Amino acid sequence: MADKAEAVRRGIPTLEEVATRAGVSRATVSRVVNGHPTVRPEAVESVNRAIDELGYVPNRAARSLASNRTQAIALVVPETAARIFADPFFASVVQGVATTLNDTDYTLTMLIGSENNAAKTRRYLLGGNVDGAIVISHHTGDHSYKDLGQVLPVVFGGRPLGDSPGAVVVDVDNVDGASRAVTHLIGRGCRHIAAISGPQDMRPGVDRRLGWQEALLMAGLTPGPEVVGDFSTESGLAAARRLLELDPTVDGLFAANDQMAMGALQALREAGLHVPDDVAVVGYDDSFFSSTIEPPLTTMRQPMIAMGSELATTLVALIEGRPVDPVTLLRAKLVVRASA
Amino acid sequence: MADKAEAVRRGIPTLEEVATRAGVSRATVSRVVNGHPTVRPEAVESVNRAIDELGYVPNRAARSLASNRTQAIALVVPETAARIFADPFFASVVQGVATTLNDTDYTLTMLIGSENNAAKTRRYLLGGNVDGAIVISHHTGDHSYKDLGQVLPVVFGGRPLGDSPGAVVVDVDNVDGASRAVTHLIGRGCRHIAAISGPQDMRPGVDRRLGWQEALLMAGLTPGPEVVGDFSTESGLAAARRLLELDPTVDGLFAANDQMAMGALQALREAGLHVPDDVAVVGYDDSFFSSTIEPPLTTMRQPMIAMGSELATTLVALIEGRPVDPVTLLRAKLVVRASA
DNA sequence: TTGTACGCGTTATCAG
DNA sequence: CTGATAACGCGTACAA
Repeated sequence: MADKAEAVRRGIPTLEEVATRAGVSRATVSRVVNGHPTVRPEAVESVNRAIDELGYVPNRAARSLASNRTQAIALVVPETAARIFADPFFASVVQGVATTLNDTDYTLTMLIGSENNAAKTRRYLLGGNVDGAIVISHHTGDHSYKDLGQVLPVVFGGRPLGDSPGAVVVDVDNVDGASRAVTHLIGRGCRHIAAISGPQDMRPGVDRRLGWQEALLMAGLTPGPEVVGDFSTESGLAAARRLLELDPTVDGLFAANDQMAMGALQALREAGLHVPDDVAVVGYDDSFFSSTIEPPLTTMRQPMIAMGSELATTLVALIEGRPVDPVTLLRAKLVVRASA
Repeated sequence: MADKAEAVRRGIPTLEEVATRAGVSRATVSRVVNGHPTVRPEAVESVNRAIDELGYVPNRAARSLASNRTQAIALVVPETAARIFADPFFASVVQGVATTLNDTDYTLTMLIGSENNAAKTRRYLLGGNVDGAIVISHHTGDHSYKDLGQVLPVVFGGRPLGDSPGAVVVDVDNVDGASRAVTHLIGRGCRHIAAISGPQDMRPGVDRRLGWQEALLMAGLTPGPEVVGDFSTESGLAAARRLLELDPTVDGLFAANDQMAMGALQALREAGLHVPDDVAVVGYDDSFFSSTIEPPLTTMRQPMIAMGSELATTLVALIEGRPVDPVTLLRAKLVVRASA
């Protein structure tokens, strides 16, 4: 106890000091520390004791220099998401990555990839400062770092629209999620199910639209009217009004995100329609306001922490040369509240 | 252009290669790289050109090993806040720290200080892996890392209740914030201002209570009734009911956080009282739901990004031996909405 | 199974 | 102002 405290106070001992204390060579200590198998048990014992008594901690820099590995991985967050953390999306992913990495020997260094330092970021990544990188790109098809994967182990969070050749990706399954959302509507008895889709130049936009169609198809129903919005509340409001004009018999509505669903709720209220009795509504994302609006919104929640976790384990596997799925898709979770 | 790309492809060149190409010694290159003043201009020129042509990037590990500095700082987030990032508080602080550090030569490594790895975290911090650390502790008086400051440059985000000797701290000024919130109520014409306080074993709890009293005192008003809650919505609901019993003439209400304010809103509604006409309500924190509830809540917004930023610059100053204020207090911002 | 010796890329000391 | 050269702490062929 006292010894250890003392050791710390004096500064971290070196591998060499451990060696002399254990009565072996530095090489042997190194072997023990790195779990090399070919060491006599007694030696292992003696070394470990010395390590304990001295409070030895390997010097990261020296180790990195000698082994040419860093035991560090970078989390790159494109500035496009400056508001990043305001967005629970990113916040949760970061949390997932951080906690998962905490159980490994890897260290997490955060990089905000802003305009003025994009080059700096690249240099950092390529400069041998990390063993690999996680790049999370929001809905936007940001591919500033697309080519990075050829030089450094990289795992991407979220897929851009165009398929990236040979890139390792972890993403949420928007097709499946939307499909299940709509299936919930069907299960509720809805037969005329309309959609407010998202922009068709973003992956989630097209995928969720696909899911809507897919579910309807599988149930043998014909898709109701569809209007494309831009993920904003206003567009949702406008879209819902238009939808009601197009087909007054609509009894179910799938909105590609909660913002638009919220707008739609207002339109339905204006039209004197009751939710969910006249029209059932389901959104997507489980945004922060979704549980507090009237009526509370049924929606799909994205497994963001799990995504972070998956990103981390996948990257570590990649770095360590273990086989890795090129694409991992995560399932969203249906959250049933009052609107459907 | 092509040279540079080629250089990258071949792997990062070493300082030595730059030296031979520039026709000087490694020592000189090192001096130039580190902005050492005593180098002949022509030499500087020549070295810089070589660096540029070769696409040289200093090796972090080697530099760290030789200089005994890491150019890295740790951000320690106690697991107590496992939900951490769900909490916009932490998310924004992290963002502030990350972006600010991005403009320096320091790297940010994130540590989640969980139970099972508290020792590991300490070892990491003490093991010479970072030049300094930022420890953010939420409302809770977590002082697991209180003593760290004596061994390593550390800046704390948020003050524990008991004063920490010699610790460098950045915090929000809750007394001032609460005072200004109440002053807003007074300015609105309220004369019987009650309070729903937070737990008195947390710093924000006592400080906000203090601010409430202070503002009243300065305005020559006598404090209305007070009930202590636990920062939950339910406690706010109960507290407000009790308050109304204690003094039906209350025309202003200060809640120590938005959760409790939200509960209070419900109690007032039940009592048939109109907000803000009968009773004006102001909360604290500007929680995510505060703008969407009915009526939208007037509240104090904490400058969390600024706090992160301040934490970063303070730590860097500390590390580099520049003078530093032991305590930095940040002002909250009054956000006026419909409730007051 | 263990030890020797060299190298990793920089910084820093000290002559020159 | 500049150039040798010795650390820095560790990994690892190679030899024993």
